[in-house]
Amino acid sequence: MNAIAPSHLSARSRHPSSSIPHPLQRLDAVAIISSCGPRQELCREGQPASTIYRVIAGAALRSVIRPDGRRQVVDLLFPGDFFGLTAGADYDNTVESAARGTIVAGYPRKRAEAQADSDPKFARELRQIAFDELSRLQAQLLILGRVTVPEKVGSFIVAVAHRLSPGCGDRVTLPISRYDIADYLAVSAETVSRSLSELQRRGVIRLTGTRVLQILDREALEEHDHHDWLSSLPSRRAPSQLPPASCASTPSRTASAN
Amino acid sequence: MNAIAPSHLSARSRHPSSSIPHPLQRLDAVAIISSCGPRQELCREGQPASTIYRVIAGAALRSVIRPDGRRQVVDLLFPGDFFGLTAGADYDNTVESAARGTIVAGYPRKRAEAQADSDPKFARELRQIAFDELSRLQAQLLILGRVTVPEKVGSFIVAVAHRLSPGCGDRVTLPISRYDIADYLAVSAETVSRSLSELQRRGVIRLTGTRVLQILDREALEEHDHHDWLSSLPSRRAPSQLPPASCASTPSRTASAN
DNA sequence: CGAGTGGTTGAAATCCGTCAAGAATAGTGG
DNA sequence: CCACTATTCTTGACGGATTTCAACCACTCG
Repeated sequence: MNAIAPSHLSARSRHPSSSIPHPLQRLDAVAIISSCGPRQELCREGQPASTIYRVIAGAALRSVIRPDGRRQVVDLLFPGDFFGLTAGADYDNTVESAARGTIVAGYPRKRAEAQADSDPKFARELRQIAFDELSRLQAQLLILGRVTVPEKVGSFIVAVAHRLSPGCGDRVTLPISRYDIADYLAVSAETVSRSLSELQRRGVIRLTGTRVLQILDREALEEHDHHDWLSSLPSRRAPSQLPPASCASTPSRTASAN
Repeated sequence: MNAIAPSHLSARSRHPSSSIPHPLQRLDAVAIISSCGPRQELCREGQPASTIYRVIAGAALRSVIRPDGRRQVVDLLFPGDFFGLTAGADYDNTVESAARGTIVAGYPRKRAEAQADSDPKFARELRQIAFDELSRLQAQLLILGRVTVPEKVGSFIVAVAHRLSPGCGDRVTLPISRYDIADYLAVSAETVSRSLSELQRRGVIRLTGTRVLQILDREALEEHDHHDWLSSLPSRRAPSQLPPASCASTPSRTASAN
């Protein structure tokens, strides 16, 4: 049952640790707080998913290993993010801590699901956790969809800044290594490094430390790659306007595929 | 309320259309079936998300338009897939039909959420819909994470084959155009075309029609890109074995970040 | 039959991954 | 506290892959 109980984790306690509100707060009393080292496995693919985790401090990576040995980071988990909530009985991916001083809280899944069945509000909170994950995955899809690597790195920086210090501040501290960033962006670590240097050379960011940087031109980071796109001509790639009003209110042909 | 009621859709009826079981079946009685033309907008980003949709036939694309005019397809929707279930009050993305003869069912969101609050089983089904979408998004992340375009196209073909005709069959009918595939894989349409040709030249697939192909070597499609990866040496990129047992059962240092 | 969409293929420039070496940082032990 | 070492990070050079621009076919629809 508790087969995957994090026997390899430690510093367990039952102190609710954080006082900020969060979806599974009602279960804080039974939460298990674990503090873990730099590159520690928090849950492994294929093992029974008996625990839902929430990151309290630090950062964690959800990743898969490809048959060719390449690692792909599927989700980047910061304080407040949940992981381990799956549809099936087992974990889909491996999650490992990416930073020192990473702390997670573990909630018993059975308890959560039982609570959801009796408490509609709690059920909505559980749904919210899934929505949050959808949001993160979609954000990453948009990053991976960018064309050049400097663009990817730029969007990544903006995303991290937004998630770590919402709204305020130009200063960003990257919580993971270049290699982790590379596996997250599906590019090589060297190119990540080069892109950071190039962004600095362009005056878009300023590297004040290996993992600390300052955003100088947020506009340029988020958007274009210094291409001028004054050409707003609706290329066939961007059918912003779909077939205008032609078939808008008229009955579209009843599918020929019926 | 029904502000986004698909006035531009048509052929509405209240016949439950399909008899196969699905999560929102309990609401089939109030479902609105719509049949739509080739490139018709089903819901638009920013509009109030008052309807949850299910694809009955055909295919649909959930996409965003980048500031540079490029379109990115975020989700590919086949029969059985739901869309429009959001966390917030408005739709996050635009969804358009990608094939002729696409049919969708619309379920009132308010009804669904109300039902979920009073029926735990229904709440689980709603959660399942979110999990399914998570599953699709993650699958796409893995495709986008592949290195070469032939690999991306190969995984795409396998994924489509798996979703359209589970298990059986070598024959696949691509339900969307090359341009849609390109925007889904975040590559140029020309390269998609070239990759298909190359895969055929390699004897991995056989194009029997512009959108119909036959899988000849499923193994090669899913896996490597004819690179020999007999080198199973655990490069630093693939820490399959994390710090072995060193800190496995011993208390990891209590985070210095406390 | 002509127009338009969708699809394929070619050639050139660019971008990125790989290999390789060097620099900086952090962690360890004395 | 310092030196030592391993890791992480940066930069260079080269070859291959992809994008872009362009032209050319196939098919469908009116």
